[in-house]
Amino acid sequence: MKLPDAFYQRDDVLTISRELLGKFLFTRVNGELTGGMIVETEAYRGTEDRASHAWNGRLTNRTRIMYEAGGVAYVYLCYGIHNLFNVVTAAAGVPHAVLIRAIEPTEGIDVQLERRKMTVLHPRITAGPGALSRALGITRELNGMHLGSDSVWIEERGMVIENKAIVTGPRIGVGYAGAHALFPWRFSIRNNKFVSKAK
DNA sequence: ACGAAGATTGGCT
DNA sequence: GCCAATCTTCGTC
Repeated sequence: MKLPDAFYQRDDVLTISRELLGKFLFTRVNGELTGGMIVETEAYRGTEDRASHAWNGRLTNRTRIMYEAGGVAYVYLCYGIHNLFNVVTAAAGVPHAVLIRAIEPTEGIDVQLERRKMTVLHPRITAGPGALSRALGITRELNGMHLGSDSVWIEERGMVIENKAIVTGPRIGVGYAGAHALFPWRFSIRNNKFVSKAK
């Protein structure tokens, strides 16, 4: 079943980031159903986090969506090429968010292969935030969409991820954040082949 | 109005 | 391992 808004609207984005592991992300784009199990996430803790787009209370046209009540999508363009998908969390006015960095495909794998221009299934297909967005057809058109909508949603399917099966470590690609880059706010499922590799 | 930098990826050496 | 691709965003002039 789809996660209720109450799941997203809690204040502890680290807990939410951890609990999103083992949940299932789906999209229906152009009538094609695709999705998979979330295996890697990163928490971005609003105004107090130098790595966050909302650091120091930054409120711009792009980050506006982060200040909405939890349970909507924040999709933005990175490096002019990649659409990165985030889950907005916490109460309205608190711009916390979780970046979904990797999934293990389960639904519509043929469509995902086609979108990624691949012929055989390889972890590269959805290992990394830009890659998974491409596989699931996620673009900025989904920005602001409610996560219970018919276009994009997250489901609980009874998957249990033990604490000892979770790896934590520093977030990827946020060197500009100084000391905050070292916070262990990246979460992934131990030994899962679809977790992205840090460069 | 201008320009630097970016929550990345894939191809080439 | 290195580097180009590609274009929006945001700080500064």
